[in-house]
Amino acid sequence: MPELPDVEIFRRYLDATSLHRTIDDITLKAERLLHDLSRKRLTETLDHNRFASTLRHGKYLLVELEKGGVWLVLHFGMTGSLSYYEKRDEPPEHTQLLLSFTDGSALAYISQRKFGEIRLAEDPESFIEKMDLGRDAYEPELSFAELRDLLRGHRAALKSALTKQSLIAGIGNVYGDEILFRAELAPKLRSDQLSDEQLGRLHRAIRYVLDKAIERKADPDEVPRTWLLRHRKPGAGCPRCGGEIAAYEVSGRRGYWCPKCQDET
DNA sequence: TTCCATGTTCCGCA
DNA sequence: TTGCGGAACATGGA
Repeated sequence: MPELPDVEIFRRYLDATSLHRTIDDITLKAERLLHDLSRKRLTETLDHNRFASTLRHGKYLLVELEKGGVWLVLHFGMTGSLSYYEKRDEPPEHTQLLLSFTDGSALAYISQRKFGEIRLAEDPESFIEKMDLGRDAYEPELSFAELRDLLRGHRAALKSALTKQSLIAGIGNVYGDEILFRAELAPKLRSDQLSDEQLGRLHRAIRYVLDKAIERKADPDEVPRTWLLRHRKPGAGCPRCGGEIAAYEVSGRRGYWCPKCQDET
């Protein structure tokens, strides 16, 4: 599930549970999550340090550390999440990084499929630049004109443009489909051929869908029944027109749409 | 048993 | 050179 709304919920969760606690034990299980970082450097950086603040950009969660002028960066891949718990309990299944605090509580980074990333960054700005991330999709400042300019420079299918992290950061397969459904635009439309009217619908849909998903804690069972998310299988009834939801494929990725509701031109 | 899954990266081709 | 599509990655559930 970890797209922008999920990561925003993780960020708020970390804020509510784990700030300003002293880390005194670091247990790393899956070394492959570290990429270009060594286990030693991660441990030395976190040991007896504390989380000071958090920030999210796209699907990345950045956590500022009190000492060292460094940020811990987490990406959740396809199956990652966070869980804070009292240490007398067993760590959750598939815990890949366990940070224990001096008061006996702990924060677990969980990832079943180990597709996530654990990194260190000097500061958010240079990290965003280094990773070539586009504007965060949830920023209220992402204007209509800016969105139009971004999409006009892209010739591929709208769906692939919308989920391209170097263009706009944070939208993935599921919420990409949801935004297109809301905006009544076909996923295979070419992103440089939208009218201003269509772009306006898309711009409003991005804001609406992300806002509402966050409000519902990014819980798929809590989003409105009128959303496509609740009907992601071929042949399901479209909650808007009653027609049939269909599967499609763009860039090797399967998605869902309503051919009756969503403009193909 | 086979297929599929919300993530990104990397390779080959136009 | 750049952008795009598809395979690969690890693991488990339907």
